[in-house]
Amino acid sequence: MSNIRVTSQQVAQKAGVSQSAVSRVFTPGASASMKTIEKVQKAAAELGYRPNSLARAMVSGKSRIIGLVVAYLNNQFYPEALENLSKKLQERGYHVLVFMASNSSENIDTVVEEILDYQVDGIIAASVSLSPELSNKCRAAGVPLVLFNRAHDSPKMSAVTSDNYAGGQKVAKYLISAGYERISYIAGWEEASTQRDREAGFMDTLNASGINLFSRGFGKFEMEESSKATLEMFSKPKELRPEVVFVANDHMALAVMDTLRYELGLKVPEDVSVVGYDDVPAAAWPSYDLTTVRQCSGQMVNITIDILLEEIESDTSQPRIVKIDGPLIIRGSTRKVKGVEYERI
Amino acid sequence: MSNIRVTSQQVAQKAGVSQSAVSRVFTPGASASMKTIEKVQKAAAELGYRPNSLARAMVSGKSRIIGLVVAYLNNQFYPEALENLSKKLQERGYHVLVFMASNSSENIDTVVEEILDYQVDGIIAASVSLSPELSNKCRAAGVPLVLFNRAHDSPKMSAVTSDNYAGGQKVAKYLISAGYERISYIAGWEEASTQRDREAGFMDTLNASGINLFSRGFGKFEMEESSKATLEMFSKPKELRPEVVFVANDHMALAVMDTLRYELGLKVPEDVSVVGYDDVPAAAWPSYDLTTVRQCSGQMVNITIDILLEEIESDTSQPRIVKIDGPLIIRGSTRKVKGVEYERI
DNA sequence: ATGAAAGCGCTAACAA
DNA sequence: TTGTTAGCGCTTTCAT
Repeated sequence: MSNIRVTSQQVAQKAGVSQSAVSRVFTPGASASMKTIEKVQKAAAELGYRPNSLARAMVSGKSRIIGLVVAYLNNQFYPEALENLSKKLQERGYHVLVFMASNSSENIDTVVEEILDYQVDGIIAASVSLSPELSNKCRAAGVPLVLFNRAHDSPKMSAVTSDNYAGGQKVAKYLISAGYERISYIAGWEEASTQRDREAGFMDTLNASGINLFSRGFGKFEMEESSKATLEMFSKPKELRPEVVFVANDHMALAVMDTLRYELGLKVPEDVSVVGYDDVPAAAWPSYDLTTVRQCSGQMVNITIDILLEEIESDTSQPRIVKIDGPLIIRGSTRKVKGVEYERI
Repeated sequence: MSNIRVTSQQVAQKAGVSQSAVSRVFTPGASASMKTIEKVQKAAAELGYRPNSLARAMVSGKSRIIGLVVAYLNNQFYPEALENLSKKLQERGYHVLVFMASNSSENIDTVVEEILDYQVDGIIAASVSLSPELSNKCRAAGVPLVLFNRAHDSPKMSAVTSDNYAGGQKVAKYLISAGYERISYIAGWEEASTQRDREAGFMDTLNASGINLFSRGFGKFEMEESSKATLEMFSKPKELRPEVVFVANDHMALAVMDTLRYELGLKVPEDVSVVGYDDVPAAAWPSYDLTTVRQCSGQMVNITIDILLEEIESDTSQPRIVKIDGPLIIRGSTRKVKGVEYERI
């Protein structure tokens, strides 16, 4: 029966071969005769031997561990991405070491240092912004880094996002063509590139049509804050309230809808319309039926992994900035428009 | 400036001390003179040195990595737990290596083997059942294992759950005292201990009061399935429909409510009441306002970590089975009952 | 308190 | 194809 921590040495002894022969049998791409392979596999099976990943990592310099930094797991977008990320990396022989980070920069600093200590082969930073120094540190350590769902200025670092600017534009165009007039916006955390880009696309398109934003609230990507922002935005006579609110992400938009309906007694979309961003699972739940811009999470994850593994496995690859287009999903939280055709799914 | 992968050797050289001196400075509980400490720290800072966790793990036999096996990240209960687990382990100097598992046993087998390969110090299995052989394997490897949110028969393995049986009882008592008569149940995945225990507590209490279950549906812990089960359960004349449905977890209960309201046009709680289990964040959202039994996620996580780290750090600790009591949270998805006092929060 | 030396379990270069 | 050997970067005796 298997004992605690069987080593290749013990297998070698039992199989009557050298320790390196055992190593070869378990190393993909190494060569050994059929006879050796059989002997070793038999001995290994009897002993319950499996190679020690850490020892392998030490000598090969490849840990097959990917460090994942993530901040908000309460926003449904992230668990879904994490699940996907982890599954797909597993399929490719990697595993995910998770690091929860707040968005305070000192915290992130610590966290990235810790990640590096584990000799990870690569890092995925989801929904957190890294300072240039930090990303330099990763590069200095030879550890590729991909930003997931956050863009940045430097072209030295790979990043995968949805096309947030275009997404914001789509929402604006739709609202304009649907004939909305009093159009408001509830912002996410102001430092986030997603927040900025969505708003920029939205505003630019609005302004190009000569429309001014009716009002703007601060949601900070949190439900509580968005709820407050909503109350404030609607604590006015009817004609001073917006007809439609574009909310920087679905997570907040759900809270906005609940606040409108259950605290303000308004009907969506009859009294006021709501648009979100992300297309998280809950956006499709009948209670919300939220019009939103889809971030193709699966696709974003695939590309993130492709970029990261390419950077890990080849040394000549350049950083890539990828923006993935996502469709506007029109659902019941906004008015129907006749004669206008939008992307639908 | 920092270079790629600085070693203790290089620091030693720069500081003019031996490599072991450097090691001592970075090893908690080792001793060195003030002078050495200063020299080493200075050199280390200049070089940007940090100890290699993997090398440390190899020689010390402690990786400070905890393997986490998890299956359903779409059920809001788990992301919350994962976030907590990860944060708190980080605070105690551990990190989480994530393994996504389907509930197919072959998959779990593979996954646990892989975990063991990483020389993890301990394993937390969340929402997955491990075969006795598998848990034996972990014990043989000297790796402590704690089941999170799953119970089991063997007393050789630690497990932390809410008191699901008592929770089921609470729901039954409440429904009885509220005067409900046609009481139905929608089950989760039948193999899961949570499903079984909740139902057992519920049924035992119902039966003790001479009440028979009105009907039973199969939700498998999935929204889609629960929705189907609901349609089936209500595809009957009014008097053959239940007055209240107890659903084995909130995740399904949300889908049940949506189906009742938006596919069947029924009002909750006027036409039919719904009770869930877990108290996930969405249960408290005004759209659902779901009566449910709270699983104190934070507390469950704390205890899980305590048990696991104790088993890791002391060799004499015994497996512990902990059931944490959770209150019934009465919200708007069920009728109000006068004169009956329940735990509330 | 400190340095030298022995490994942790493995892969890879080198001989044979 | 195989065994021998030299490390990967570190902690931990063991002398001094």
